[in-house]
Amino acid sequence: MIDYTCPRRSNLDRHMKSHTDERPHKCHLCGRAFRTVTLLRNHLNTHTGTRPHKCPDCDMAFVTSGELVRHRRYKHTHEKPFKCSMCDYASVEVSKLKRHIRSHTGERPFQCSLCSYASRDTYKLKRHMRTHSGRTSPLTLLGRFKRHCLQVEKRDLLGFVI
DNA sequence: CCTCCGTAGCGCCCCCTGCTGGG
DNA sequence: CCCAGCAGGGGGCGCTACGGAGG
Repeated sequence: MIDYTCPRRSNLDRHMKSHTDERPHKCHLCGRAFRTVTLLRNHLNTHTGTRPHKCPDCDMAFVTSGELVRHRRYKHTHEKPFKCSMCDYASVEVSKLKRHIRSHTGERPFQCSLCSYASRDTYKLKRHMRTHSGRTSPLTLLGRFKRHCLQVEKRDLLGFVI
């Protein structure tokens, strides 16, 4: 149990609601319900495609201000606030740093239910599961084809030089 | 009280790369 | 030797949840 304190009664009232299942703000398009009108508005924007937060440096736009800040760090400011204490790696998002740290610790929290394989991140496990279903995704195949073309190109180029 | 903003967190997907085993 | 399959490391975005604080 984490103690929550705040300077305002109104914020405490709001916080107390987070302990209930109360979600009075319902989306009329999909039926999903939210605690606050702001969350509902953001959600509705994902239905309508409304993206109020425009990037000043490119054509991208986002539903929330936080997404815009993150985008600008990735693409424009290159600010990486989360530094690895064991190497020079730094990242825009703390979740990426956590994923990176697992490559130092060797931790593999995501266990395959069908074999002994365990992954350091959720998506790698999901990708691995395709090997059990016998399905290779079209995107993987596209990647293979691109690499194949590059290999052929490189080979032809070397052949030409030699 | 309403609302905006910043932050945290989980998820999804992609790219590039190295390794490996079979043809 | 070549190539396809697979896993590792990392970049980027989608979306929800929550708390601080200004109006």
